[in-house]
Amino acid sequence: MTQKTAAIHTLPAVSVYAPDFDPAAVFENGQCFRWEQRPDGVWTGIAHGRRLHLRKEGDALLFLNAAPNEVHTLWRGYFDLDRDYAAIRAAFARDTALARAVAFAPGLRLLRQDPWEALCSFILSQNNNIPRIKGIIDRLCAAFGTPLADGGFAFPSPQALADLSVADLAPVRCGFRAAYVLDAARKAASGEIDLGALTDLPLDDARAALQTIRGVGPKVADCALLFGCGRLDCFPVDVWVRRILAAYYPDGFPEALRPLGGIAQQFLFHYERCRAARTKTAPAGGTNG
DNA sequence: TACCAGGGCCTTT
DNA sequence: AAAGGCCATGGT
Repeated sequence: MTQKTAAIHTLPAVSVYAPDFDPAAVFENGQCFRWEQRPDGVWTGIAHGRRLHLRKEGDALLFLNAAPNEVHTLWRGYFDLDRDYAAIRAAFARDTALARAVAFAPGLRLLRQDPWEALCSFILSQNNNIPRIKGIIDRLCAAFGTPLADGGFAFPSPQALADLSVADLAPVRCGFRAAYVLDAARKAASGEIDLGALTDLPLDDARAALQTIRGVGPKVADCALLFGCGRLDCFPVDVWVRRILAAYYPDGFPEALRPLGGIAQQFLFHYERCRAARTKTAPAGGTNG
């Protein structure tokens, strides 16, 4: 038990060439809730039941505590490292608003998260703010997730939650969302909804299946499909995206970009939120770019 | 179609 | 220190 930190330092880092991977943009754009940067600059998080330590060094992404085999079988997919983001950015660059958003954070990427974790996380996100969502998910994992060797916890499976009551979730302090999470867990655990099948189902069928879950409407369903099932044509519309669409796309989002609409939405969402944070204390101007 | 549902972060006073 | 706005919404 005293070897847990030693193991991190004795594993040789696995280096992957990923010039267009910006950890801050990837982890802090609201698509995931279990990653954080330590004071020493290392990014750490838990996904697929594994704890990962990560650092960007120049054009290299350094996996600090993962065996090469794990990097290629698990993390390569999770971080979407095989997708040609240069081509995607080039396609987006022809659109005025998207060009700005891409220039602002060219290293942004979509994670390919676990379907259940994505669904559950975005149920918990509704009418909620990101710092609190993170706290709720931390408490949910600590209470019902499988413990990891380093003291962290895996995201609890649907089976781990399905037989619980709303009262059991009280320590999680997720409010009215508790009943929604439990309904989702029961439908996933029973097989009433096959989360694995959502990746290949016709989009409307996948949406309809998810929206039979209490507390899952169009926005949460599209988040689950985009972030958890790799459905890149899903375009979750929340209050921010609604503002973006009204401001930059009064005639609608370009049809040609719809197949990658989910990635586009992510660039726009990230840019707009960061811009709002910057201009909050400086209301003057705002039209530079 | 409004309004309501936990709760807490964050900004403003 | 206290108050109030604001949440990556959906149900009624």
